[in-house]
Amino acid sequence: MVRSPCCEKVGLKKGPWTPEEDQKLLAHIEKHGYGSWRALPLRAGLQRCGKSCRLRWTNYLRPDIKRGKFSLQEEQTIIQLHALLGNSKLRWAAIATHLDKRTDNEIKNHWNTHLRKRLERMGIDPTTHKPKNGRYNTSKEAAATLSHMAQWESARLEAEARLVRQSNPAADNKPPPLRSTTFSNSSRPRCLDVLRAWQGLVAAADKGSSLESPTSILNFPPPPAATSVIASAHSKVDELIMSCGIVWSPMVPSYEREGESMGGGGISDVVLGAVSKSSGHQNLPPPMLPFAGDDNATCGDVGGSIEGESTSNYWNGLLNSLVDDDDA
DNA sequence: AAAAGACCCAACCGCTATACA
DNA sequence: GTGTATAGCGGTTGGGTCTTT
Repeated sequence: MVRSPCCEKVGLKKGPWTPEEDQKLLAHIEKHGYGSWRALPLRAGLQRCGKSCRLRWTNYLRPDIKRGKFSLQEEQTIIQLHALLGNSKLRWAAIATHLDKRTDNEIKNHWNTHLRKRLERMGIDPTTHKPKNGRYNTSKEAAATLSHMAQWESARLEAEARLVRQSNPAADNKPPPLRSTTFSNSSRPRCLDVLRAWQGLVAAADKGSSLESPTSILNFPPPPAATSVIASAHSKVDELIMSCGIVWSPMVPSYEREGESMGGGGISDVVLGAVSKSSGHQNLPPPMLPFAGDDNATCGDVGGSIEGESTSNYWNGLLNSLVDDDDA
């Protein structure tokens, strides 16, 4: 199939938008709403192609866009999710769902121009989030886990897209959402809170760490208090997944480790795989996170061993580095 | 002060997915 | 089932700005 161009390129303006053009576009959208992008430039009196107008609105003019410096919290979220999603499709869109009022384009730019370089300077491979000198875990299991998690995130996004479509019946005359994967806080589906659940698990693990072991609970059966927290978190994550209507096992291949099938678990099994030996959910390793300060530090071994610093310590250290980097 | 290089980010390109006639 | 329009997405670029020499 030969695709026709989205617009006649001859005579159309390209490059930076002028304030006058922005004003025309804004005025037109205020009056008529957005949509029908192909016809919009003519109606709005703009010498631009529809796609250019759509991108200008989506990435810049939309009133619900936050501009300016990224907060540390936002940067932490980006790095965490980038580690989780790797090169999976839709990763920038997925990350954007966790950052209120930020566009995927802005996040992508911030990653490419700031965060990636900072990680490189810290000796961390920004693609794999592993240390370049091999200080941290480079196991196949960890890499496979990242891929595993990325597959899950892709499946989740597909489910979200379906939900969005189903919740926008044709009877609704409002224009469709600008980006199906962008939600305000109030409209964000529950399943998008998996990151929060994951952070809760990390906190739970760290809490256990402080209770029992100078290194981590993950080497030992957690103390009763930590077990309770973990069990609670485990069911919470399962609940989140169930609320999304995502069927985990049939949608992703089984996880293989040294010839042993590791499949069949829910996402919480993935998350909690190494968190608790006594919880009965240790089928899969958690996402690999590099740990600072210990040449032998590992995270993500099946069977549950995290040595060295806790995960939150890792993130705190990383963020401190980012702050230091900014100050430098 | 001026030139050169580095940095930043808005905007574009090309592709795929989806909706619809 | 097919073709077309539109939307969404990641990768890349170009030019303005900042920093260094």
